[in-house]
Parts: sequence; C-alpha cells; structure tokens
Amino acid sequence: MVTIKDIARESGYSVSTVSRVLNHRNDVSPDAKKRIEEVVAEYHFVPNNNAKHLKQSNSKSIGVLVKGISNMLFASIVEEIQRMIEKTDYTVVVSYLDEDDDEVEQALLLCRERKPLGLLFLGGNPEYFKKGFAKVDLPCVLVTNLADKMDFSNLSSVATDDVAAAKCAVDALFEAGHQKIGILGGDIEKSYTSHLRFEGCLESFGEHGRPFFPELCYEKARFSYGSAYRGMERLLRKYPDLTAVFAMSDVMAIGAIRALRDMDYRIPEDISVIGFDGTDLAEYYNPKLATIKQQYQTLATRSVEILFGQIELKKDRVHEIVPFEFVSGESIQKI
Amino acid sequence: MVTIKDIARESGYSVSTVSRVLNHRNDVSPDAKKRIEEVVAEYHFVPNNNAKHLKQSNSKSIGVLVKGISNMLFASIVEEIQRMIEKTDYTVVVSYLDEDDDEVEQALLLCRERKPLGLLFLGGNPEYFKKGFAKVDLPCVLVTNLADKMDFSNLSSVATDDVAAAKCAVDALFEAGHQKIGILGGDIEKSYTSHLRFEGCLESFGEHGRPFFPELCYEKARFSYGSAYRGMERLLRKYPDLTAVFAMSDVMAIGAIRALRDMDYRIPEDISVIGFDGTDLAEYYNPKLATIKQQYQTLATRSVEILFGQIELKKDRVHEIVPFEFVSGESIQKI
DNA sequence: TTGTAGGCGTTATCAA
DNA sequence: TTGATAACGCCTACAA
Repeated sequence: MVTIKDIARESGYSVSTVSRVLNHRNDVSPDAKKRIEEVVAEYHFVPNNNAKHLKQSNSKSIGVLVKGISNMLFASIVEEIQRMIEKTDYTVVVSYLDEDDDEVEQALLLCRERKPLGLLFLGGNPEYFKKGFAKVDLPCVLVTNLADKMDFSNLSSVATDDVAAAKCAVDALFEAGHQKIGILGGDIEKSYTSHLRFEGCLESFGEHGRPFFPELCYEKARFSYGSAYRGMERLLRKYPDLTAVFAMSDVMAIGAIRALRDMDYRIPEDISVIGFDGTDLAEYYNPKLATIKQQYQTLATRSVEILFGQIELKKDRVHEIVPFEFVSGESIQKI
Repeated sequence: MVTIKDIARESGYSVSTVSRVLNHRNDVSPDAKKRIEEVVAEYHFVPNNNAKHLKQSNSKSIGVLVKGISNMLFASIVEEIQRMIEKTDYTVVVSYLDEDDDEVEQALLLCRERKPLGLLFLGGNPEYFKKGFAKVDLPCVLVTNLADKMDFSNLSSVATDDVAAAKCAVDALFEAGHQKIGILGGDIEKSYTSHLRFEGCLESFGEHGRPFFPELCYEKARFSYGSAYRGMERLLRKYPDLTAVFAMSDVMAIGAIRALRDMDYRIPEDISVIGFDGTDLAEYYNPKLATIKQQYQTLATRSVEILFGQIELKKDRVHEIVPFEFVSGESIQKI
C-alpha cells in the first residue's frame, strides 16, 4: 500500500509538506505543490481515512443518520440534503441504520469516528433520545419528528404535524361521506410517528362524533407491501363492512389496495383508500393515490438551514412545523 | 472521550488485557474478563473503529458495494446478503455509491480502510473494472453483471442473462401479436446492462423477421418514474402507432404507463407494456405488471456462496447465470 | 495469563 | 516555506 511516506520519499519532500499539499493549504511553495501533486497522481495515492480521522479533531462535515434504508421519503430528503451541503465547504457522511437500531448510539459512534460539526437525524425514536442524547454535545436537527417535548438545548427539529396530517386524511374520508373507516398503521407502542398519526385519527373521529374502537378498526402492519397486504386482510375480516381505509404510508396503501382488489373490491367504487407521505409512487399508481404529501424539499432545506444556523451563527434551537398538502388523487369515492 | 487506556486504568489491568477482552479472545482469566466488562459497561466504552482498522490487518469482514441507492432490486439483494452473512462470524460493511461513481476506486478505498476478506459488487461498469480492478487482489464477486469477458482470476460473477431475458420480454410481445414495439431503456453507451438488454431486443426482432430502427423505436431515459414518463412521451411522438412497449425496468414501465394513461391510452387494451426486474411493486401495481423477474434470492445466496468458496476453500472463480422468470401479469394484451 | 513497547498512516505543533 | 517529532486509539508480537 502506498502511503504518505512513499510520496514524501519519491517527491523529495517531507511528509508534513505532502500533508499540506493534500489538504490544500497555502503555506506551500508552488514548486513543492506541483512536484508532490505529480507524484500523488503517478502513484494513484489515496489518503487513508482511518488515520486521517483518528488524528483530526474537527472535520467540517455533517453526519446524516437515516433510519430505514427503503424509506422512499427519507431517500428523497437525503438526496436534497446532499445537494445542498455539496455547495458549501462541508462534506456529508451518511449512515444508514436499520428501522429499529438505536440512532443515538450510532450518532455517538459517528461523532467519535468522524468528528462532524453537526448531525441530522432522519427519523428517530424519542425513547432513544431520552436515554442517550444528553451525551451528544453538538448541534443536531431531528427531521420528520418533532422534538419539542424533549428539552435538549442542542436539538432542533423540523417535521410535518403528524397529528394534524393524519386528522386531515381521516377528515377527508368523513367528508366524502364515509362512516365506517378502517385504519392500517404501525405499532403505536414502538413507532412514535404511528402513535401521533393514531392521535390524529382519534381527533377526527371525535370531531365527527364517531366512537373509535381500536379493536375493530385499527390494524397493525409493518411499512411494507406484503405486511400491509396481510394487515388489510385481517382488518377486513374483523370489520367487513368498512367503506374506507386510511393507511399510514403510501406503501401500506398500495399493499392494502392489492389485497382489496384480490378480494374483488374496486377502488374507489367499493372502498376508498388514502395513504400518507406523498412519494412519487402515489401519483404514478393506478388509481392515483389520495395521500398526505410531506414537503420533502422543505423538510430538507429547513433542516440544513437550521443546522447551519446553530453551527455557524450559534443560533438557538427551534422546533419547526412544515405544512403538508392534501392530494386528492383518484382513490377516494364520495358516497 | 473514554479510551481503552481509561478502561485499563479503572479496571487495574493493562491495555492489552482490555483489548483481548474486547476482541473476545480466550487467553484471559475469567476474573479479568468479568472486571473489565463491568468497567466497559459502566463507562459505556465503545472502541474507536478508526484506530482499530488502522492497525488491524485482517478483519473477517465482507465489503458490499451497492451502485444506486434507490435500486429496489439491489435493496432486496443486500437484505438477503446481510441475512446470510450474519449467520457466519464475518461482518458486513455496506457502502452505497451513486449510479455513476467508480465502484472499483471505492473498492480500493474500502480495502485500505476496512481490510475485508472479500468484496461483493452489486452492479458494476466493465469500463471501471478494466481500468482499475487489477489493483484489487482479494476474492470478489460481481453480482447482476456477468464478468466472463474480463479475465481476472479473483473475480467471479453471478447474473441474470440480460440478453436472453430482454429477448424473452420482447418475444412475449411478438407472441401476443404485436408488431410495432417501442423500447424504453438506459443509455447503451454508458450502461452495460442496458447495452445487453438492447442486444436481446435486436435478437428478438431479428428472429421475428422484423427490422429494428433504433431512431424510431428506441428511446433513452434514466431509471426513474419521471424520466421514463418523459421518455415515453418522446417515444410515442416519434412512433405514434406503436402497440407495445418494453421498458428496461419496472420503475420505467410504471413511469411509461402513467404517461400513456395521461394521454388516454388504456393498458393493456390500447398499448401493452412489459417491465424488467420483477420487484415487489410489479405485482402490487395496477394492472399487475408483466415483467422479467430476476431471482434476487438466488443471486444473493449464490454470490455469497461463491465468495466464501473463493475465500475459504480457495476455489477458482466462476461465472454463473441465474435463471429468470417471465411473469405474465395483466399488462399485455393479445391482438 | 498478563504487561511492555512498537507501530498502523495521518495531522499538528514547534522549531529551523 | 519546510521538516522533525509527537500524538491519535488500538492491536499484537514478544517478553515475563
């Protein structure tokens, strides 16, 4: 393996000078710079990041922790974040975690290893934050979950109002004349997001003067096509005369629709369906999916802006709500 | 930051003993192990991977390089690979690259930094391999692309026969009675996969005694809904009387279908569409998408088996073709 | 079974 | 503008 020492030897300069050239510093003579760059190119030298990060104390980088690799909304937000940060002199370090990994623990690890100047959490479990976030002592923004209930001075948040958005979805079904509404969502014990959207459902039912019996009209599923398909089957079995379904993600909605169609229901003529997230897929699906569109662009830009505000301008944390949009699609039928 | 030295001091043992405990080695007394583990837990000590990998020469890990983060087929394969390797005493290091990044360069970097015992490439550009793979000197498997044309003794490959599979797709359209067939695919100059599938189309046209005019019936698009949507519009403009479309991925097919429906064509009554990949989405879409299903499970298991064969049993490289399946779906109409 | 000491490849400090 | 040299945190002979 060719190291900085080899480059030093070959170029006739010392490792320090080579290091300076590598890090684009200006206290190097043009001659040295030129010669060293030639040798670097000739040997295809690439610095070893382990050694680099081991030594370096601060790295002008932003860490991004993404919970759930196949979450399309997060994928869109990450892309947008990358695009924004590329324009600055910061670099981005993205770390993909599993759905139920402890993101705060991973954050601590990332800090030790890359020493970023700030952190962006895409998705997060309040339990993990309460347990371990006190040890994180750099500016952070939690994206897509509001952190206003947690009192950490270095933690901002940017999110869609999940309660209001879910309420809006269910309202839309009530307003289309539906009374028997089933809900397909995540585990409200484990997923805080699901918990909030569940709250929104409660509110909507309350406001429309309808009692809400979870045992009857709520069914749990994972955020995947297959799981939602089976969840929909269970839901329909216990609530056979439902006329509308709110699924807590577009993926779930699509799984549910396939299940319903396989049981010979037409969407939306027999059963209406509304999803959540407003990913691209929703408008490419047939029928076009009614959904609640989260503004992923705004979520991305605001979170980056807020993070830089905290890092560079030493601004205070903020908890910001980004408006959502109701997309009517073609999957809701007025009755 | 708490380091191994702190643990040594607090536990009363030396750093080497602590290191031994951390690496689960058995030349440590139970007393030492117990005491040290207590202190580690108390201080929430986590080893610094930079330092670890900087020093460590071999790490019992497998590197996975994934090209294209929103490629659903790859996502499924990665999951399967993780599941398999978890059962062994190896660990997995996944590295997600952009569609057009140089995966071989990244592989070199990964090798320097993590010193894996083997590498799995999900997707790859033959150009990059020809240019730089000679410098990679550990067992590797290229997945979803065949590498039999390249003569590297440490490079195996496992893939679907893209030529035959694409031919099968187009054959299906011919056999349904279609004569005017349009094709929506990637850039055959840049994407080797697209190039091969293009070859398959040529073969099918030839076999059915139909001339193939790329300017008329081939249109280029990226592998995304939006790009395929616009590609389909262009294709239809130059080939207005086509009755069937082969899209080189399911995502493209769905983009194309939306474009066609927006122009008031019915699928499959007016225009038939067949996709490629056979991701979950294909069977959840409406209409169920006709497609060529790549066996992602087999691709995953075979590539891991072959890699371990090379690493542990010093077996020779192999180039293996995994069969594909034709899925008829509901998007092809006999005429 | 345990400890000492040297080194992994880089950056940072200081002196020249 | 340069170059020695000491870290960074960990692993691993080798010695005890």
